[in-house]
Amino acid sequence: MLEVATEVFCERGYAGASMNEIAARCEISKPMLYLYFESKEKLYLACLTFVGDGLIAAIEKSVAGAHSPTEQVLATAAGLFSFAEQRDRAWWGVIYAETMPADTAVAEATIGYRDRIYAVVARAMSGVLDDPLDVELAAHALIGAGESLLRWWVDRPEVTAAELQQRLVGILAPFLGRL
Amino acid sequence: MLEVATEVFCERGYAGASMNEIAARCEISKPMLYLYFESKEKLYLACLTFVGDGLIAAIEKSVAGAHSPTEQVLATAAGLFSFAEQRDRAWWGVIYAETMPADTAVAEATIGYRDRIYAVVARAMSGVLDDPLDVELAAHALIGAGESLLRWWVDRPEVTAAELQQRLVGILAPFLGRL
DNA sequence: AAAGCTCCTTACCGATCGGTAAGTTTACCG
DNA sequence: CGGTAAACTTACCGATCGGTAAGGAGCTTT
Repeated sequence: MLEVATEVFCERGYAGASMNEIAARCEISKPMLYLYFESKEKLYLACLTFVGDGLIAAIEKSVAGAHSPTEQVLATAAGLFSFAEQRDRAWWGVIYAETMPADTAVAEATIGYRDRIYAVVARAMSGVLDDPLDVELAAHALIGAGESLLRWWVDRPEVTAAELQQRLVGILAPFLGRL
Repeated sequence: MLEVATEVFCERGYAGASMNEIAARCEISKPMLYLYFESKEKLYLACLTFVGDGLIAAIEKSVAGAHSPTEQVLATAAGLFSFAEQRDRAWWGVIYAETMPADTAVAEATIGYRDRIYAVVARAMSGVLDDPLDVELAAHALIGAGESLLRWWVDRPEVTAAELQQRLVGILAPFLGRL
């Protein structure tokens, strides 16, 4: 049920998703949906924590065993990919969707999850770069790259998480040699 | 007028933006808006070509003088930054917004612009990587990084385009030495 | 002055939105 | 069986959406 709602929110965005459609795709009636989640905002929040907690757990678990900054960045990607692989490749969108009503609990919560992911990446980057603004910049660029890779990956079902990770390492190999 | 509409679409997304709000912020009445742009979709298309044509022109102009793949990637970023600087830093969102109604002329047109940008980046990457899937992957990652940098830049008005470009080159310098 | 024309607004249309009241089915207990 | 409480649906609410009809203002022409 949360899974269906998450799908719809990812497809249409917050404003574009309708409770009617979500209820229909859950094969229940709208009042039932409102029985479990009392409003659209609460439903989105539920989807957000559902996806966000899982994603952050996957990333932090994956990055826990990494020591060098390089390993940490690659482990972050690996955690992201494995979460997306075993859950749904499009679900990250519920955290990184950009058009939710400002000044709501929803906006606040998404920022919270983004900050936690940012913290992981920024910590890794601060082991490589000195200037704090450079760290910020590089961390945001890396996260954006990850976002974009996931978006691309959604349309490439034949590529597995392992293959994606392997290609990523292969592409970065000539660079990583420098570190 | 196109500028105001573009702002609103970037802030709220396609579904979230209302013609009422756009008209109000243009300080005209809604029927006037419909006189010039006959529907919401047409208005969005107008914003899209308005931003898209300018952005692609800026990128292609900037990348024209670059020869090595490395220079081409950096020139793409420079073109992007200079366009964003002299127009509006948030406007790229009208091309990379992800929640527009599927199977419409709008969706088709955004894909067209994304493809043109992708072509520039992919061409540069194909000078560095051999495997075509690696090229795809790297190009999408780079574009995502650029998107994310722009999003970050919106909230850092004190950073100029020149400084951003300089920092980017500085961060990439140790890597670029390998190429 | 009256007619005509352009420009623009108020006021409305049906559809759909988020959300709910009230009633109907189902199932269980005596 | 009868009664009752939970589970669920139909049908609706006001608000807002994209989009439009109808009718002023202001200006020129005759």
